[in-house]
Amino acid sequence: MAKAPAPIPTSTGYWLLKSEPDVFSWEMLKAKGREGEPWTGVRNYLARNNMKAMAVGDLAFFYHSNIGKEIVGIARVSAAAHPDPDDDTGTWECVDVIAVTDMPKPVTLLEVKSNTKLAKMSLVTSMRLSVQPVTKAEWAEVCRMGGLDPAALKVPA
DNA sequence: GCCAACGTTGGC
DNA sequence: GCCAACGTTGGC
Repeated sequence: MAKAPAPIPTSTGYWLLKSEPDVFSWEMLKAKGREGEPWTGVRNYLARNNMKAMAVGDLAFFYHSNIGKEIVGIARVSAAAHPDPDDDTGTWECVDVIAVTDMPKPVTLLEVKSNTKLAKMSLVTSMRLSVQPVTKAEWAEVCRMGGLDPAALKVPA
């Protein structure tokens, strides 16, 4: 007996990716278009484990550290974790990501820290973690702050 | 440029 | 397996 039709794949996980914009910026990811970019260079076990927990279609905030210190866009996971080509040891992995949309209004670290609803967000509590999980409630709140309706986010196939 | 936070390394 | 030393990150 067939079960109910499988739901249309949708984002099950929300994340935040940090990048120093003078090394790899949101503009550079956008320039990659549908080709996307392997998120290489993560050398932290917790960050790696977060990447291993990502599914294709998951969405991630793109945060600029050091310069800007703001969430500037939304990316989508286009390939699940696979070995980091820059790593010889077989220890480290990366996912591939594609730019989805700009934040109409970038959400600054200051704004995140000032919002009591986001007090438990990893960006506040685990500042140095480069790949962070984001809860659905946090996702919705940051989208709202950035001028995006999360329900209206169209994730390209 | 400073420094706090925190992950990693290595001696024991 | 503990813990001090050290290196790196990243806000300020």
